[in-house]
Amino acid sequence: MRWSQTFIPTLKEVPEGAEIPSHVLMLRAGLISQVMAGAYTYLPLGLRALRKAEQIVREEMDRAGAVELLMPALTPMSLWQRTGRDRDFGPVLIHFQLQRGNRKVHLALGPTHEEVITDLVARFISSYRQLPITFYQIQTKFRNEERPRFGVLRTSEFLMKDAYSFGTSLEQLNESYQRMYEAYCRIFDRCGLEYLAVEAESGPIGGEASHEFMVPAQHGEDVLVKCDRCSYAANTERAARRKTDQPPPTEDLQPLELVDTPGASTIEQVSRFLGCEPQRLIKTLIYLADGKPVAVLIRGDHEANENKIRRFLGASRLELATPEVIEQVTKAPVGFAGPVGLEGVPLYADWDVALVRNAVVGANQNERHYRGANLGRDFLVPEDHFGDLRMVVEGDPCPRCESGTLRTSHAIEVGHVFKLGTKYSQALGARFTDRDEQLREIIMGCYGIGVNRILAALIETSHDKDGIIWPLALAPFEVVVLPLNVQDEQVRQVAWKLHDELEAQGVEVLLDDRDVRAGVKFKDADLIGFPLRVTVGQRALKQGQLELKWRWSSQAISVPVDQAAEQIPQMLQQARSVPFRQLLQEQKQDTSQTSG
RNA sequence: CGGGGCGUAGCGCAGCCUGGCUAGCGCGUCUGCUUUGGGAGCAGAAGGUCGCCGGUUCGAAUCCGGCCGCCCCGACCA
Repeated sequence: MRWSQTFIPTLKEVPEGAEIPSHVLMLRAGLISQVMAGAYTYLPLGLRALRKAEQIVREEMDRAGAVELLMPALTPMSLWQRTGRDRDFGPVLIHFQLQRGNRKVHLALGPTHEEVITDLVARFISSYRQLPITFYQIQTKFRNEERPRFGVLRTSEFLMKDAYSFGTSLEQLNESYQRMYEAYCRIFDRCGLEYLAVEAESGPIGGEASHEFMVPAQHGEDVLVKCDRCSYAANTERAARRKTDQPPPTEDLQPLELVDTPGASTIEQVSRFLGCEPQRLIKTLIYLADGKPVAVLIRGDHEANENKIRRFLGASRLELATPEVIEQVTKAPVGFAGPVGLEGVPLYADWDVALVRNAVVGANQNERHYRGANLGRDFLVPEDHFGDLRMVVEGDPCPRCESGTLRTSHAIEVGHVFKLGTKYSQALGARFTDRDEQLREIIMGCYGIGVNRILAALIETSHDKDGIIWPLALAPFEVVVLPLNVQDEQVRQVAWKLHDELEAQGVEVLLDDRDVRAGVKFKDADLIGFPLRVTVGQRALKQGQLELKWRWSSQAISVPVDQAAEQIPQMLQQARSVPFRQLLQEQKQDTSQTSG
């Protein structure tokens, strides 16, 4: 391909509004162009990279035995109503009415495809002999994101690989899950991403039923928690902590004191008003667990984890109580609930609540709090009502190993594998007849990969001040040939010939045939980040040489003109056999050695 | 949904507070000459509903009101 024949609108300056490296570089390198908030055109180079990521995903899905199909983005609203997900998705689901003749049809753009695929399976699969099976597609999804942001990371239209497994038993589900998990590892390895599979919130099935594939990156939207000693890693929703035998503080007990706190109902307001640290406060949250009110105590500076609370209570649904319920339970307006004298609701507490002495708590009276409240004396929580009920924070002890400490870091979620169970097969009647002639529901799993995010995550974690550093696997072109002066007949001949020879050997090569100054070509090549750059210039040509340079290396390699077409494919082959992260790492060491 | 910022040539910006000639600058584009291994130099040229609608005024990019769009922080995110 010749530069002048394609379309590569690189930008010298950072476009207004682009903040994070992947967004800035994708725009500047001419990979994408914004159409509106949350929707981008993939320009030729961006599309090539996207297609390469897509192809890697496809190959690994096929290898794992999944079968590809393509479902429509347009779906009937009735399908979403049958599973209740029209409600669950709320405004995120893009739906609309269309006029067709004298009637109206209500359609939704698929934000995901559990309903469509399960409906398909319900129609065509009826025997255990047809199972297990895993379907997948690579298709555009639509979600009305409240706030699209960070370039291609969060958009309202995005390319997703979604796979769905169907099986007769938990064993089959676990096998499918494991196969997908391993396929994901191969995919992200091949894409040159440094990733972590972390435990994620798993919903009704429980156990290790869900993993998110996260790429640690400074600008990631998600937060992952990782042990600094062992391999434990989880997302914040899921992350647990170990119970420590920390003794309660020895501070003297103070008398319980009722204080007026006019206008102060939030933790921040109360702590400022009373001049105490938030960790001295205990907040009392009233939840409805399967419809019944419970009170949960959490230290003021901590954040409740509703999933942990739900699991701890053995409830299937948990939601914050409405103001009406709260007033009924506490006999006070929202913001003044407290454990002292609270009757008629079971009381639960996070472990750390036991470590707060002389606490500040709501008084169950309007505009009043208690100071000097103490567990055991002023309120009681049964021993077995204490648990790990809050979000972990940096520095919490690891739940897996004895000595590790939890660390948090930002990350980009690129994939998610999830054991679904029978939620959709139940709602949509996807059943099969078992060997013993019993009608049973099909057990499902679902597995997603954000294809656009693969590119963004790669760029976030592989760039320098000059531009993107692509791995060969994702680069829009593997090789760029730079004839530095296209007016020079010899330069021209050598460059054009090399390009043709490489292309004939199946190398993805771009010839920068523009009549522009050398500097412009170098800058653009670095910005776009082609893995291998071949410079054809008069200087080296005098010695019968060409100059080769890997994007991740600071050193150029000289190669005789007549051997280049033969050597370059070999070099590419060799580079492909080395993990991309290792190439980057080796280069870092090289430069630190030479500069040190 | 709460808070903040921005909208002026293809791109990045100044001008606005304190209204007043023909609305500027850099980059890019086009023409010519020179230059040719890290975003060239000189000379010239084209390119604008100053986001939109309304108001105030002799006069609005500038002041006022409404609307639209974009970005950031927070909330939310099967």
